[in-house]
Amino acid sequence: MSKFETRIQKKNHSAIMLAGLKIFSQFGFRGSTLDQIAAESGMSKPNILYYFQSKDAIYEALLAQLLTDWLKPVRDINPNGDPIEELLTYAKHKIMMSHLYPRESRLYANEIIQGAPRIGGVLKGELREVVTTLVKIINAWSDAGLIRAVNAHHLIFSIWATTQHYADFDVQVQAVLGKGDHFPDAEQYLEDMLRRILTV
Amino acid sequence: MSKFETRIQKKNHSAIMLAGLKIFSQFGFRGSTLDQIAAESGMSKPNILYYFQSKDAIYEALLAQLLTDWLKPVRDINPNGDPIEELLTYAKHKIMMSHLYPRESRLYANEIIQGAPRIGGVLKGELREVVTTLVKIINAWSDAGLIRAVNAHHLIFSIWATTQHYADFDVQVQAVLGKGDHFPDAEQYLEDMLRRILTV
DNA sequence: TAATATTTTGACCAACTGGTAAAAGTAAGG
DNA sequence: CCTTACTTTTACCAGTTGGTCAAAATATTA
Repeated sequence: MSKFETRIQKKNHSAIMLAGLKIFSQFGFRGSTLDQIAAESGMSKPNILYYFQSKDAIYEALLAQLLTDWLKPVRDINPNGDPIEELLTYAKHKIMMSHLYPRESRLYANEIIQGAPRIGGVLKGELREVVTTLVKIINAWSDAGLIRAVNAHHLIFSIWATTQHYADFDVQVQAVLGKGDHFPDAEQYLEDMLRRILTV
Repeated sequence: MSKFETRIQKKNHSAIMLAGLKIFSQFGFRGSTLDQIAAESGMSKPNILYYFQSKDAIYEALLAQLLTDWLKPVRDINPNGDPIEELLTYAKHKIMMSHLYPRESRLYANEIIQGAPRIGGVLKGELREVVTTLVKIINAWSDAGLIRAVNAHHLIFSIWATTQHYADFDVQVQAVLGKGDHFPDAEQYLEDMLRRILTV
């Protein structure tokens, strides 16, 4: 598989990815059609299939890129840093991602809710491995008395759940709070929550 | 619209609802087909359309029932009860629902992620109203010094997010923790989290 | 049991689905 | 300017989709 080089290839490739992200994140894989992606990207359907082998290929390219971006900040957590600040930085990063890239979050949520038929392997492999490492770090911190003793797995899940909620359930948040930017308040609540849980 | 009376009608009606729940919760509205629901319910497609006017009608019946069950426990929160116990009871109820009825949770999640095209009105109406009432109760509690001062809206969101996470992201949880029942641990973590946040 | 009402089915349809083939159009290099 | 390689489109296809219709099968009632 050769890398795309020309400007046209680069432009169209990313145009399709962008359109695919928008459509797939809204309707899920099975609910999305190539015609929608074609319309969204301003290209014809056969032209899209000139750049991607299939509908599947677009979706999988999106998921692959997403997972990379997703796991990096977990790996960046420093075992030798200040525990609460490290976890707070991670949580704030996640909520910022929900703010700036809600569609990526929704794409992932759609895939997971539907049973992760395409990334089950990555979940049981890379994701699990990364989480296991982080759990060990957190447990070492609490063993050293730097944070309270907590169930590290569920701490991580609660960070994921609360941060991604603001992207995935945005419509609900907006319906309850009214239109506007609620991320500053959400971040503040999250910080308060984590400090309370983690402070000895 | 007359109520269904005969045993056959009752049986088939609920068989379709059950099959619809299973299919819609997994694939979302657009990703689900009447053929799938027919196969799942063991009925023929035309027979399904004898009981429900359309695919839409099944989906909407499911959502309507869901929203009723969803809002009731929020309304049941007692302003005169012990604040922390009231909220803890609600949170435990929610996590139990995620445990026993994950498909209902996923059906709802699918609908919300996709922009709530069919229940936007209910969100801005009934749901918002119920939340506003609960927020006032929580604020009264913290004004009375019974719980810490917290952002009530985001407290509610965090309860929703963390509890529903175990239904909606079940595959991910299982991938990380291995197969098994992780709800006892989840509940314990949630209780600890809420007590920490709410205790003065 | 005969007449009636309800339930179920098989055959069908137009619109849409992901995807293909070949030809037409366009860009780049000599 | 002409050749070559790349890009885009038009026309198309077989399978699937939600939904219809009339007839057949079954249940209910008089």
